[in-house]
Amino acid sequence: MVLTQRPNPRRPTLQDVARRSGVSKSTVSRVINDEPKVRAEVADRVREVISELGYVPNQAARQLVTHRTHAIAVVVTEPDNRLFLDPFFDCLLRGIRRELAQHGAQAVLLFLDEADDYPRVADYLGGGHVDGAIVFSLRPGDGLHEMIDRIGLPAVFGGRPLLRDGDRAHRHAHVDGDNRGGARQAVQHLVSLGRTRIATVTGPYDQETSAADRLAGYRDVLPDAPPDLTERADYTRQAGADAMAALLGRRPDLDAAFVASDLMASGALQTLRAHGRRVPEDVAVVGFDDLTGITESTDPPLTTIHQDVDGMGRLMARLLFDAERIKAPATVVVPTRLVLRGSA
Amino acid sequence: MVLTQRPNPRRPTLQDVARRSGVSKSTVSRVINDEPKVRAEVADRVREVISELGYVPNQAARQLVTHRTHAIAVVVTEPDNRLFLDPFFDCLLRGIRRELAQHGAQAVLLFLDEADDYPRVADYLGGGHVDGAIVFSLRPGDGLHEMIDRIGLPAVFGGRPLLRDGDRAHRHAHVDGDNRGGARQAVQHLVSLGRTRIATVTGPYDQETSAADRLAGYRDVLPDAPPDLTERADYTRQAGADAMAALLGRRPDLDAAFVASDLMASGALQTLRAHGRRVPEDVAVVGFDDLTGITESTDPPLTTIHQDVDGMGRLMARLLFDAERIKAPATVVVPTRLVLRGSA
DNA sequence: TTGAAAGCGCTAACAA
DNA sequence: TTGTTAGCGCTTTCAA
Repeated sequence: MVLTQRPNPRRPTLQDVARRSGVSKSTVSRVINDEPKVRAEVADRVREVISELGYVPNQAARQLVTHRTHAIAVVVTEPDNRLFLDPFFDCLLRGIRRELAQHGAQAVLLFLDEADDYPRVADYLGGGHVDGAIVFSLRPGDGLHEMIDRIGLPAVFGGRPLLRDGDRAHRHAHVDGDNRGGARQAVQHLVSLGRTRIATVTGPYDQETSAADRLAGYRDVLPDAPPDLTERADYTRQAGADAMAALLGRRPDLDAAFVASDLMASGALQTLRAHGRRVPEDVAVVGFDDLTGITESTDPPLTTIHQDVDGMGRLMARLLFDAERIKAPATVVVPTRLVLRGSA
Repeated sequence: MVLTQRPNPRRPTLQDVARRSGVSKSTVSRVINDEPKVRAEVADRVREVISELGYVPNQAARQLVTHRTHAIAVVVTEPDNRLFLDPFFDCLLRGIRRELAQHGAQAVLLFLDEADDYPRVADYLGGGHVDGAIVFSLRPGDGLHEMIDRIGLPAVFGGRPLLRDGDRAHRHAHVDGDNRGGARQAVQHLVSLGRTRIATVTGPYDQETSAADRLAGYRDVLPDAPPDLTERADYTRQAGADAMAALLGRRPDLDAAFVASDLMASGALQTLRAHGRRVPEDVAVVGFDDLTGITESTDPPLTTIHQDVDGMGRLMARLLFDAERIKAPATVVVPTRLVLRGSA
């Protein structure tokens, strides 16, 4: 790797600052690190020289002795180009960044998409570039858990760990929304409305724990629901519309639906309207996520399950720092609440 | 900054590997760096020990002597929570990441939003955490140009530099789409269709160079266009719809419009329809950006100006590496082309 | 309050 | 082909 533009070949060092201000390296170091025991005049003089010379401490040298970088990696995968278009993630990341900033740590985002990203990202994380990592969307068996274990990097994971035989994911802290509990709230609400033929449109429950958990919540409340009231989709709007069409085809008598994401719910509402069903009179609908920009603009506005996404982000960051926190790594489940709008 | 989870206190070092495999540190170093002059058996033995011990090289130590991190920062601002929802940026970033990966470099994304992010990001960039930077959305006078200059960090900037008095932005490499040329293509196409009352909906030309340049392109072709055929908007869909309504109010006779972004154009098309105008028969419309997902789904499909966004991303990354490249920093303008669909 | 000296873990001459 | 040695630029005892 040869850069076209050469970095500044000779940057001033601590030594340079020391010489120029007539003190020792130690004293300059103390000034830089705001240590108290330096005479004010000396400190001022040193600071003067620092800005004269445009001195910036070499972090590599510093790291070598302190073992601290003040940087935290946020590792994400961006399947199907979707991540960047996902307001959920946008909000989560914002929460993380703000919390990290409060701790004086720089968030650096790394992408883990293609197969050859793995070794590079692993090298990066293992190489001491960061003090810790917040990791999303691990694929089971991708070895990142193990790798992070081995190098002893402090880490917090997003989402319920999808365990496979032999995985030891539970050794790390995990943060997840209460998908199961939220789904229960949604379905219980529909039950309380007197609905008796409650369908569900699920996410890809064989791939994502959130989808599996939301389905589990539905089944918690309705253990005896007939299978033809369940239709699988993939969290997209179009799939939600199609799934609702399939349900209506099989069960024209359905009178409610728990649709496992707002995006799918907006598709489902459209299908219901196209089929002449009134919402909520004929069919009551509850979504999941409470995404601003979707829930208000559907017709009728979508009743849904709210998650404190920003709070989840902050929590993940805090778990990396907060010394009061869990001794043993644990899974933290962030509560949800039902938000009533027009659709149920 | 105190981490809850302590990093592994004692990680194996080069020395450990050397001792255990009965060779010197130099030999281990050579094996790690794939230098040729090591006997095969020795190298194998060393590699064995490395994986036994789970040794990972300490990058700080390495950096300290090589002055290389194999990481490149991508610095962005995310105004109004919008960036993550922008397919344009998504594509650009993907191009950058892929090109960097080919050079064995890790892309790390940094956010520069709130005021207190500046010093932290500056410290990060100046601290030698990265070998170079790709920087977007600088605010004029934010001092980042100067700072990057001072620390001598190789950098490539996105977008045409918005110069203020005393700025020396032109000392750095810039990459930008051909906004002005693309706008000319759009307007010339409308002229060639025989349209004579060609309006334009602009972006926020007082804030963004892309918007200013697209307006300039319109004026290049129509230097005598009356001012009431120009309406300013802010690149959002709603603003595009409103702007078109304003134009129709002032100039019900307009027979064409160059709308400076696809998103605004989709809003404008809606307004035109609401006002009973047929597109393209009554009013021909050309957009800008060629965003998949918008241009095909409008009614009619949108004729627009295409930019090779992925290519721009790759180019920016390449400029950081390619030794054949410009001696003097320069602004590179990436060409656009007209894509004919139904609206003009 | 300040300075001298050792050492963090690695690479890169230079010798062998 | 391998080992020895001298730093890279900083923090951190320990003495003064």
